[in-house]
Amino acid sequence: MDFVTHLNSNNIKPSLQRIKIFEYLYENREHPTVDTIYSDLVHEIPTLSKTTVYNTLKLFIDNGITDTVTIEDNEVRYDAIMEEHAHFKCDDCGNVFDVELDVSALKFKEMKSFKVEKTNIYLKGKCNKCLNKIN
Amino acid sequence: MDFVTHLNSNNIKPSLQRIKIFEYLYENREHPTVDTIYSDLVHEIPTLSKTTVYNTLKLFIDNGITDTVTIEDNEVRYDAIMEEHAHFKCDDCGNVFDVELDVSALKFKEMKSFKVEKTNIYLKGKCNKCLNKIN
DNA sequence: TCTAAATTTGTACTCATTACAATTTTATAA
DNA sequence: TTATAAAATTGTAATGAGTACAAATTTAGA
Repeated sequence: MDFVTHLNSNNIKPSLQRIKIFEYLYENREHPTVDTIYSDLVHEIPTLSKTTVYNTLKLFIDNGITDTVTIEDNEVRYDAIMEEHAHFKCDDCGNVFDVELDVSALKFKEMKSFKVEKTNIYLKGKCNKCLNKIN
Repeated sequence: MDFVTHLNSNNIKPSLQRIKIFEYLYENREHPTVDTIYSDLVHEIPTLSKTTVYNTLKLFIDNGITDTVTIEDNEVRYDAIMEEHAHFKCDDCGNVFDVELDVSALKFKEMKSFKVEKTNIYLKGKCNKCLNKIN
């Protein structure tokens, strides 16, 4: 994945901050929050401001190269993987995992009254690691 | 639906505030926010405090008679219908509708690594009313 | 090199939610 | 019924994520 090209082809001028933030999202698939992104990247870009992280993520979302993931009320997470997939959050460790799924299999009744443009599926429960952990 | 009995059988002492808030949730199926609940009920219970609405909803959730609905990052909505169903939010009018669905039809790959306890499905798009509206 | 536009940054602000202490209500026992 | 303790409600203050906005910096083009 060439990040500069990817940004350019989505009408986003590839500044250092934008490249680094997108790269971070793409490499760190655990759906980080703004705080995580900021805390990790400020070491690489010491002048980085949290406002820039917010601005940049908003820009990414508006231009369709990032999505928000809101499983929990109180935390917004970000995801650079735009292919259709679901998310699983473990109640125990709090990690969020990607889950492949076949949305077309979803059978809705009365769906004729709506034009669905986007489907978000959030699963919660326990991941294997936490299930096998001795408490 | 006898609200007092329902609260009692879920270990919630049925105070006036609790009865009214649950009744409101059960009758108003548009998944209201805390503000809507408060604004509407304060006319009936003039001493009502917003803190009580928050406390009471938390109590309902902890005792399993209410769920949160978080389609959008910035608004938490509440739902007293605990039967499995999905939610559809219209981008245009902002209304949230219940959608019946058959979750068992969902085919996940690699699901063996997780123990799923809860499935939330959020749809977005345009409702029929907004689609047919002349702009 | 100069100038204008775009981007980044820091600070101040807003607003939903929570913490907490005071008040009020409810339940229990003398 | 009255006294007392426990539970519930309330109001105010505090927290913290996100946004507005203006200043500073960087970039691009003439």
